[in-house]
Amino acid sequence: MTAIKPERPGAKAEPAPPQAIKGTHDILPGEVEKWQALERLARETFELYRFRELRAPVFEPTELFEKGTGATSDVVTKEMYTFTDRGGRSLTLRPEYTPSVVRAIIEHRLDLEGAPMRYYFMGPMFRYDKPQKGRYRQFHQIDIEVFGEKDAAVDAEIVDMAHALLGKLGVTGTETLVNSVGCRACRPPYSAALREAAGKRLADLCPDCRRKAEANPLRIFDCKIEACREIAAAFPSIQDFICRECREHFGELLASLDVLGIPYRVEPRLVRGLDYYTKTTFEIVSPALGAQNSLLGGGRYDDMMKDFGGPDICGTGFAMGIERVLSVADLRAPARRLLYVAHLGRAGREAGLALARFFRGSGVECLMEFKDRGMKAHFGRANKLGADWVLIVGEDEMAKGRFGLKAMATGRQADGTREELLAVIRES
RNA sequence: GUGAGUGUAGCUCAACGGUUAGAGCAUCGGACUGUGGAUCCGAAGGUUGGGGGUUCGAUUCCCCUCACUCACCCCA
Repeated sequence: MTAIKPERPGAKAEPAPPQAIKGTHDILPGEVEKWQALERLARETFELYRFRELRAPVFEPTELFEKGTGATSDVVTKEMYTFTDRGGRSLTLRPEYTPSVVRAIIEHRLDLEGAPMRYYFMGPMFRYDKPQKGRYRQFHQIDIEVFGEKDAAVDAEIVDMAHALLGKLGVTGTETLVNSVGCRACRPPYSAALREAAGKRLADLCPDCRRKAEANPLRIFDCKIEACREIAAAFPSIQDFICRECREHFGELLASLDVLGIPYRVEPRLVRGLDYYTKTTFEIVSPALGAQNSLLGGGRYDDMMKDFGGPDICGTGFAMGIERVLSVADLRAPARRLLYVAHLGRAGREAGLALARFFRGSGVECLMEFKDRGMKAHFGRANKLGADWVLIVGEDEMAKGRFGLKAMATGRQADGTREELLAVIRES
């Protein structure tokens, strides 16, 4: 229910409570710990490869994506959140991250700094799609990009880095697909050959593919209709059309993957949906996922920076879908230990306040709730919260200056000053 | 954008077209006023997603709409 209920005579019209926008989700405590663990492992992994974080704004000029992502891509033509700001500028919530990084490099002339141009980022992306499993309107990506490395070995290295991270996340059973989509020199002849092949089987293709045959025959390979797949399987392979340079590059990619011991499948039908890819494309899929089975996808884009009017520097990278990876990851929340403060009476409450601060200052996670409770209720509450210890602060304790500390798991109770009890906690 | 399925309490689910829409878990209170998990008792919680229609009567049947889920498509 999104609308306000209509006024009815005699009826009290109440506004519907607010709700999250379709395709967006709250990440609540209990779930967010997995996100934090993933983010931590991703940083650790990428920095081992000498990547550094680069944070760009959530919105950019619309033109950035029209030029970068590609004016004919589905993403740009029908999935962007575009709006006009008060200054009359057309802005777009980023649907992907790569154009932002390229923009930032040009803007800050990072290519002149001499530092390795290896960047990572994690954050929300926005696409106006119909939500389903593994597909959301605000979703989150981990994005990595490398610039200025022409060698195919770096393409293999980032695939290796992706595997390193997936391994730490406990993701198993993935498959790595690789392909070369050629460059600007070899792609037009291939498209022409595809168009010709498709033309001969036009009657057997689905209506959608018939349309694609003219518009962009590469996209026929994306069709999931079995009949089209079988027909497309007999189409010419890009491998037969790529130029010598692209062929050598692809050969080096496969050789480097072999060196790194990464199993892969050459998938000539693998065509990434963004317009800018050249040479290497790859995807890591998980059969455990469903229709949206792609965990991450990426490839090389040697022309984007030049096309933006920047230096002629090549790029390669990938984007990983955090929601998708988490749905197949095996992550455990880190163990936490909690001290619950059971206070009795007004004086106990005040003393508890100071004691809680003392323990927190010593690095102990400590919870004090201010509602008046009886001792039994305090213990019930502590038990429910899974507290490891209960600190007892009542009149008896304050008179002695020594407090009770009960270990919930063992039931053992110690008695001592706050420093003594801190030592007990640290020892256990 | 296309198609299919599902919407009942915070959660998981009941209720042949027929009394006041129920249960388990969770929540709150009590038994129990300085020591947890258990048990028992009780309370609160619902315009049955919303709107319209059929009917003496609709949670139930029909239509519209919204949301969720899945698939197509696209992609992360």
